[in-house]
Amino acid sequence: MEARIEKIKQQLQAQAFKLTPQREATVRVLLENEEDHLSAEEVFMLVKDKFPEIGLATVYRTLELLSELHVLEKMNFGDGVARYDLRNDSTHHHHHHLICVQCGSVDEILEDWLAPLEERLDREFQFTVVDHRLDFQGICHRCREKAKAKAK
Amino acid sequence: MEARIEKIKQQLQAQAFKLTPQREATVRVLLENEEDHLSAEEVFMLVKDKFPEIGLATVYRTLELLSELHVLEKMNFGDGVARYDLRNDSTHHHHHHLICVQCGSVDEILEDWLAPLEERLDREFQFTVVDHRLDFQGICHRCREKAKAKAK
DNA sequence: ATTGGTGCAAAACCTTTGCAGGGCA
DNA sequence: TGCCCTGCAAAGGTTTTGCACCAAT
Repeated sequence: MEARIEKIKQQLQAQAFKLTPQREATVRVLLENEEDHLSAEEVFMLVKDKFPEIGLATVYRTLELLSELHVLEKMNFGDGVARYDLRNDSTHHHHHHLICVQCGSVDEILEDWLAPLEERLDREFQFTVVDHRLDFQGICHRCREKAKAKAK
Repeated sequence: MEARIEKIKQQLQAQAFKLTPQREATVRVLLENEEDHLSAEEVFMLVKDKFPEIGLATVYRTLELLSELHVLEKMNFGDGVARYDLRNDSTHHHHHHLICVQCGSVDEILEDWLAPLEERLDREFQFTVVDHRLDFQGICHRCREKAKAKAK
């Protein structure tokens, strides 16, 4: 945790940005809720618990900044708000997402399943891939279990 | 063209909705610009050329309705507006998109490249896929050609 | 008469921006 | 002092909603 904050601090400083208290509080919230794909508003409310005087605009500016530095990814799942996904710098590509249409949960696949397809795009479509996005909508394993239990 | 309108008319009537002149004009614009992933505003302006008294709210309502009937797909490419993609009912899955980061064009792949991955999700993740979304960002073949020509 | 559909304007919503002030080099 | 950063409020842009009216059953 502290190591990851330190790393982000360095990424900021490398471009002459500071890790202010507000920015650090925001990053901590993101780290503590890494699985959750929070919206700006949700981040704002969580940060406010620890740092009540922060303004919403600051959260937006921080998210925007971290997004530009590729510390996190701005995503859009079609529910009208932007959501943010911390990047594992081990992989420079997006995670794949498993979005449950029943309970709304979003799970992730961290491996890259698309390398063969990207080669094919290059060969057959003369398209040079720099990034990708792969989301599946469906029924997650938890809801599937629940449905099975109920059916008995 | 007329056949496709007729089909959409039937899809509407099956749920007791009418193909009003405004809706028909909207559908025609979508059919005529099928490749273009228009935004609501763009559809509105194109419809207005033929049907000047139409209101923007009607276009939004029509797009929403057609979206619910799965006649078209509401997409979000991250540019702040919803874009609409007419569905080929031959495939009940989305197209895959090739989004050019240089010129902003969006090309489509009509085949489904994900069937093997969906089987794997079912086996390994106990996740039942009902739909998916696959977008690639990169350099399209046109921009790649241009860059090559310039490099000479 | 009832129902669904429309146009207009207002509202709602998320996000960005302008600006005056604050903190730190 | 100069510069980045902040909070607040206002503005911006997209989408939805309320309402009165219209058309067709």
